[in-house]
Amino acid sequence: MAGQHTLAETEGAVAARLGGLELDYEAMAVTSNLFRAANAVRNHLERTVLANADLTWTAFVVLWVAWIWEPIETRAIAAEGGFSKATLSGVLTTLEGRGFLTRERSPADGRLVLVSLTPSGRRLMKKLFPEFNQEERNITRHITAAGLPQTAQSLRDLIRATE
Amino acid sequence: MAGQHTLAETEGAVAARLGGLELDYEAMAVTSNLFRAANAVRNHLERTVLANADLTWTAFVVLWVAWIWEPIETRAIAAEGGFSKATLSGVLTTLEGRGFLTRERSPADGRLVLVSLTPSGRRLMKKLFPEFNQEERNITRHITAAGLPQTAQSLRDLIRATE
DNA sequence: CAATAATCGTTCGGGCCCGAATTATCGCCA
DNA sequence: TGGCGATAATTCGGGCCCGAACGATTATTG
Repeated sequence: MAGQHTLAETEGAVAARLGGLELDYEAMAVTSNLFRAANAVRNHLERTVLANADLTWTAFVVLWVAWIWEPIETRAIAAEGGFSKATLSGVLTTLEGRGFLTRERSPADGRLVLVSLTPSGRRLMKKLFPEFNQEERNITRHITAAGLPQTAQSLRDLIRATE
Repeated sequence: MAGQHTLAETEGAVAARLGGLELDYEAMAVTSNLFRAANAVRNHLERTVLANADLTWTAFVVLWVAWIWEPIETRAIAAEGGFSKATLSGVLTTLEGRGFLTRERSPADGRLVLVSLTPSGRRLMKKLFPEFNQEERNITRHITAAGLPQTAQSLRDLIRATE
């Protein structure tokens, strides 16, 4: 949200709307930057690395999780990726239709569905993931070496705070 | 993406798939945590503060930006909020239909559209934003005081790195 | 001063996204 | 062993999300 305007300008404008109300501007800055950063990084990766493979961000995450942990239960993919099972169902159908993965009912528990990558899916990830990671490195190298672990830790704190 | 499993487990599994390939695990951890954190915070706020007003995250951001800077051009809202103009058009139609804001063509430049809040929209934000900010404070207070400015700075670095 | 380029917001098509409802299966236990 | 609550994945409806195409307006330029 703090995009075109500086933080000070925004603070001033907010204060003008809310008068003397007590606000936590530091908390505002963190959540605001959190979303702008996540959006910016996502859009950047979708437009560079993922565009070549015609994959959305979520489709890539699903493939990645399944690739690392296959065979994996769908509920585990949803939990690992951070989206709902309803969302996952649609994405799985898309990726299954493109021949990147397969669904099969678990022999041990008929309620569960196990996801595995096809050879085509594994080939794709083996080629794509190194490119993806290289771009991650390009982006994160602008954080100072000292700030990097602190940043990762703060993000984990945020995740834990919402559980 | 590093949800159920520890970072070490994930690293081991990735190494098993990619053999001796050089990967930047620290960069992986940052982007992974960035998305999990953004998703978690967004879902949390949507389910708590925003659910009472029946607002989505994006709708709230649009209202907030318009509230602070009204009258504001639609392109500025999109830039400030970090989403496309196509997305914004739909959200504006939704919010206009609920009577929270109005669109009017700019007298100075017939291509532009100016957005302003209605009295109903201003009432809503005046009530909602303090609650929202209180919840932001609840979430971010789990970051150590020392880590907070560093985190905000790192996030800004990430945003800048993708421009 | 007309043709042309640039810029704006909207629309369109396809895909993601969630909560709620639905269907199928499992585990428990009387 | 049959019923019943718990748990799985899916479907459904409504809304967000983007790039590309489009029509309208403004700016540029020969």
